[in-house]
Amino acid sequence: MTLWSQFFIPTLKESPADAEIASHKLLVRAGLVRKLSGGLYTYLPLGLRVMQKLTEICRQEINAGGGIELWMPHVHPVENWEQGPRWAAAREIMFRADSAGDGQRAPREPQFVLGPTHEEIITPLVKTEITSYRDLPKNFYQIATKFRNEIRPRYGLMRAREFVMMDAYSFDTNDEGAVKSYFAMKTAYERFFRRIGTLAIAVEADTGVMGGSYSHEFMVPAEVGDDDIIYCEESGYAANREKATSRLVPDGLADAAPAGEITEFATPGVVTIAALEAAPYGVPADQQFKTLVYIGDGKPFLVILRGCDELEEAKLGQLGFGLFRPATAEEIVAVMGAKPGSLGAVRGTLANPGALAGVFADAAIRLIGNGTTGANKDGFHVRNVNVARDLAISRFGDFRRVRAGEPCPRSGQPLKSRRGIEVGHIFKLGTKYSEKFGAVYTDDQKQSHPMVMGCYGIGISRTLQAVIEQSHDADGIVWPWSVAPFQVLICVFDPQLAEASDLAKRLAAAAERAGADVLIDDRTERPGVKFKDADLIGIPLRVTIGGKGLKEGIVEVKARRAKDVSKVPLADAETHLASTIAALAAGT
RNA sequence: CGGGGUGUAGCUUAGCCUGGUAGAGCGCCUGGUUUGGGACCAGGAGGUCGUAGGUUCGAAUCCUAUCGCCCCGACCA
Repeated sequence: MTLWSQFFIPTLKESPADAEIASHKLLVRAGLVRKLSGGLYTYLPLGLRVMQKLTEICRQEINAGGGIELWMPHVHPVENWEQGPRWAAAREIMFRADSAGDGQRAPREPQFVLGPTHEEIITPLVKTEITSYRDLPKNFYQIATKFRNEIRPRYGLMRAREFVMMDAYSFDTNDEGAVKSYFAMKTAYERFFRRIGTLAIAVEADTGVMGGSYSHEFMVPAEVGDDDIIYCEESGYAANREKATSRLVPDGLADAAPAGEITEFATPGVVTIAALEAAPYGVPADQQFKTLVYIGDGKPFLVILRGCDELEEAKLGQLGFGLFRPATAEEIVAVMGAKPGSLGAVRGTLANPGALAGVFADAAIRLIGNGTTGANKDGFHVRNVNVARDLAISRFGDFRRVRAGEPCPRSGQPLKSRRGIEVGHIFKLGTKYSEKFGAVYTDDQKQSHPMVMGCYGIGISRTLQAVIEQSHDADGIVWPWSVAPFQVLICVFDPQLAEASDLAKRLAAAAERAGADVLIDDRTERPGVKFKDADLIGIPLRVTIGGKGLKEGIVEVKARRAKDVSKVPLADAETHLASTIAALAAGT
């Protein structure tokens, strides 16, 4: 049992000025963390206890899912990253660490970086240690600090520069095994989030800079989340908006027949979709072809969308470019011969088709059939443009951003959308890293093959905050039993009375025998202060020992979640406490 | 990195527009009265007003630069 007066729980009456969202305010007010600098936090004793509980539950479930725990360095030789497949993209977020004394010399490439994740470390390790199919599959993990120089740290622990993550890496002999490892981890994640009493739903996700073939994100639904989840209750479909699709284009849609000859018409000063919709032109946005210019690995390419649709930039990842970005106005003029607003992809109007790395069309433009687009000549557009006949399309794909209300790809019912916090992610990586690092094994036919990998992450510190975001009220945090820093709080109003403090110790011992972590509020504070602090730090079960109750021969027992207080006769207090603890522990 | 905001005591802040030498609440220390939902009284400590320049007789206040922090965008667990 821990005595509050001997512990350290610096609670605040007022919210810190730099906190915006409820969970961030409560993290600070309840004395869980303190900020050192943007995205850098000290975990105070109470916050650390929650981290330790989350870590232990995570460890148990990953172990149960086949994970083998190890510990890797946080300082990485830069060579590992240079050798890996994503140095160009990843270096932006990495902290550099130079050798001692190098600060005085001329700037140059760093010799070390602080690890943002560990594919580049684990894969070379496995390469040297595992060479036979007999030693596979393996799934290694650690629960450790990660460093990412986030451009914009946000919302306390939600997006921090230094944070705690469980990261796991699976190695299999073939695709089938990798899928098995993947789903074993998915199951472990589901068990983890259930055990910590937090709703996190698995959604289909974009693979981003990690690469790989497919992935799921675990999302805690919350208004303050950074991600949009597109979902359908009917079919159970759920995806990150970056990845989500809809059945907007019916299967087997026939190409529209040409409606007439292409006709150029003057549109002086018209450079937006909206301007072309307006009088005197009156072309609805869903009848316009929008042409965007991007630069992929140095070469320009075009993306064609309906005028009413928006590009979902993450979906360009499927095109296979290492790096891509929107073209600048100057680059657009150079390649297209016209300024943005008058662009199109009609054959014959393209100034320099050979310079393009491709013309990628969103499938939804087939719904237009015949429409209007820019003439690649400032101040002119063309109408009667037929998708099949006239556009220089090299490939169709899904590039548009899905909106709520569109038909679900599975059920056809309207899709819904909500915000979520990404607390976990699982990737099926394939052989991207194993090939790069030469992590190969020999099979029973003496043949050599690259290992098939998966990688998996749970943001432990972010989860800590997501739990609070999901479980709080106007008075403070409402901890789920399994992750509460303490599970029972014994509030003693007159700690100087031997009768009261002896009773507190006796009940605390009983609660501990029942398996609970106990905090005794033995401070010489007024009752109001103690009640407010109790609600703020959110301990699931509160036992109050006060003069009023002692006269009646009772103690008061109240669950943080509940409104009502039960008065328990002293004689029954220990058994009542034990059974209540058992019920709460089973409930989570 | 682009856009917007902000920096005054440990915390929350007033004062800034219209320059005249910094005020409150909480917290802290001392004493007293209180004691079931953030008590009250009396006394006290604590601030180079983010930093550096400039304007001025005089700068928290006006100007310039710079740094930190917060919010919106691109990125992520």
